Amino acid sequence: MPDGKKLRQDTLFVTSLEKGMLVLEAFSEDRSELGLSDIVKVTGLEKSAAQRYANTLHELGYLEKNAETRRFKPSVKYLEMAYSYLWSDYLAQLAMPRLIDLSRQTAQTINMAEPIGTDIIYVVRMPNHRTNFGASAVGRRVPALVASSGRVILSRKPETVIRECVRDWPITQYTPKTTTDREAILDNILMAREKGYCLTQKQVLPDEINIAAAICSIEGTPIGAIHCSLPSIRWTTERAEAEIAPLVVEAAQSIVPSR
Amino acid sequence: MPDGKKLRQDTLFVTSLEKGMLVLEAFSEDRSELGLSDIVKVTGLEKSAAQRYANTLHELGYLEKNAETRRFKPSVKYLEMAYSYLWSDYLAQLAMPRLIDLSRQTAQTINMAEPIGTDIIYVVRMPNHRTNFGASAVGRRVPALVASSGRVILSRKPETVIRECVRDWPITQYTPKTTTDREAILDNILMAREKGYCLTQKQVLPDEINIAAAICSIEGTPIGAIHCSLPSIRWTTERAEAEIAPLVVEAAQSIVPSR
DNA sequence: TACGCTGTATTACAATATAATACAAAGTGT
DNA sequence: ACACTTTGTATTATATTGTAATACAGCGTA
Repeated sequence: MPDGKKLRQDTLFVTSLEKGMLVLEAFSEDRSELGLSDIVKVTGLEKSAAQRYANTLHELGYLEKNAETRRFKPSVKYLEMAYSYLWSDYLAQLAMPRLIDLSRQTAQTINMAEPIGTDIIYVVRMPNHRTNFGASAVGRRVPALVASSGRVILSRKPETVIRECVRDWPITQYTPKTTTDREAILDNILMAREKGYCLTQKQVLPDEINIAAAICSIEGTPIGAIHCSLPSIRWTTERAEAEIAPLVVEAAQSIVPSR
Repeated sequence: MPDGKKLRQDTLFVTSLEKGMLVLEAFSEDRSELGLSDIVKVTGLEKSAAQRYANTLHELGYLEKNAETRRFKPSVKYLEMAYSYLWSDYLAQLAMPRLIDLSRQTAQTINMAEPIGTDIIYVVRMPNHRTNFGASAVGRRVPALVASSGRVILSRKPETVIRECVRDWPITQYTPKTTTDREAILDNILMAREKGYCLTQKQVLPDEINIAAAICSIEGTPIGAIHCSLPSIRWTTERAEAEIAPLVVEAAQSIVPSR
């Protein structure tokens, strides 16, 4: 019985658009260039459907087509969408000046993240030391339980909620040192709850120390986080906590969204 | 006679997808939150069409809907697309480490732009002083003739091409000081051609000096530009040319795409 | 209280996307 | 150089799907 979904997917739901978006989404970090048959595999569409949708997106300027290899890849229109988004993100606009200041003060890598389901997504990135490319690109998603930003956001929620999330939310192992022990993660979050910032090491990248602090609404709901990445070659956790943490916390607290 | 367009928009072109993308694109810098009737106005779609497409995009997670105001706005999915794009942009990946270095060396705002039609688009942004929000958001498009990056990219093309573009391409007046005199722009570009970098003042933002240098492929085709923004309160053009220009040029030249 | 405006819901109809298929072109391995 | 597989392109008859029209509801305005 195809119910639940099908019911609301009636006349108000345009399935053609869904398929088109499926093709748009087929391109990602590890799938940056796809041929028609790749699109078929990734999306699960029929060959002829994939053909029509890819073709349409190409004509609309969303996909570039290499005439030789006949493979598609995202066009710069993908980036323009980010620009549109950012103007609709009140928090990003509010935070930007503070992030710039913090970046200058610390001379270190500063990021701002927002929660999205069980992940966090990086909305602003200001790299200050060489790192993995993914770590300096906007729009990256990382499981909240792995990222210091995710953890510090959680730390501001009721303890029962924290325990639920730590129990149920997904974890991806990014480095050999990524913590998969949920008890340890819970401890780290509860520690963050006390200290007002979250300290992690080598969770997403092998050689980084991260310090994150939550941005909260007037009511105290966590709605984002600032985090600072330090190369662990040159920093100890002690120095990080002494020198960087207060600045990150201060910056985060200075951002108080009024809506 | 509806020809040209209609001809190729045959069975390979899915018009429903086009309409959907029209709704996606309806949101922008100055249109960050739209109600259904706004969407109708912006896209030119029928009311019921706008309804169905907006609804579909909402269900797919691209548009958020404020339950009270019933207005839509872009979701964070717009940002995720940027991430997908960046991984497909070889130049961005290649340039990133050099941009980070340059940002540290100069302690100033560094950007990377790529040409797109008659515009340039900012692909990487590393703000180092407080500025207009739009100036620190990725994905912004600016007419090539106005931006120092656009001009320096042009400066590396054959002179006949330069003259054509300077004559025909659009200009947007961003500040009272934005040059609309095409002769002056041509001079500036030819100057850039000699010096190897382009210097502009107050073209896009009222209080900024910009210095840009082109990134070229092995064959010498300009494919992008690095540009440095300086607050004109604290910088003179002389100092900028003496201290900053050489670094920007060096960084740009050190980036040589092998494909 | 009546009126315009905006968003929601439903329907009968035909325009549009569809799947199948055939062909061409480019890789792949022997 | 060969047959063979894989991948992309083009075409068509069919019905599935999007369509426009319309009616209704909710909200703010006069």
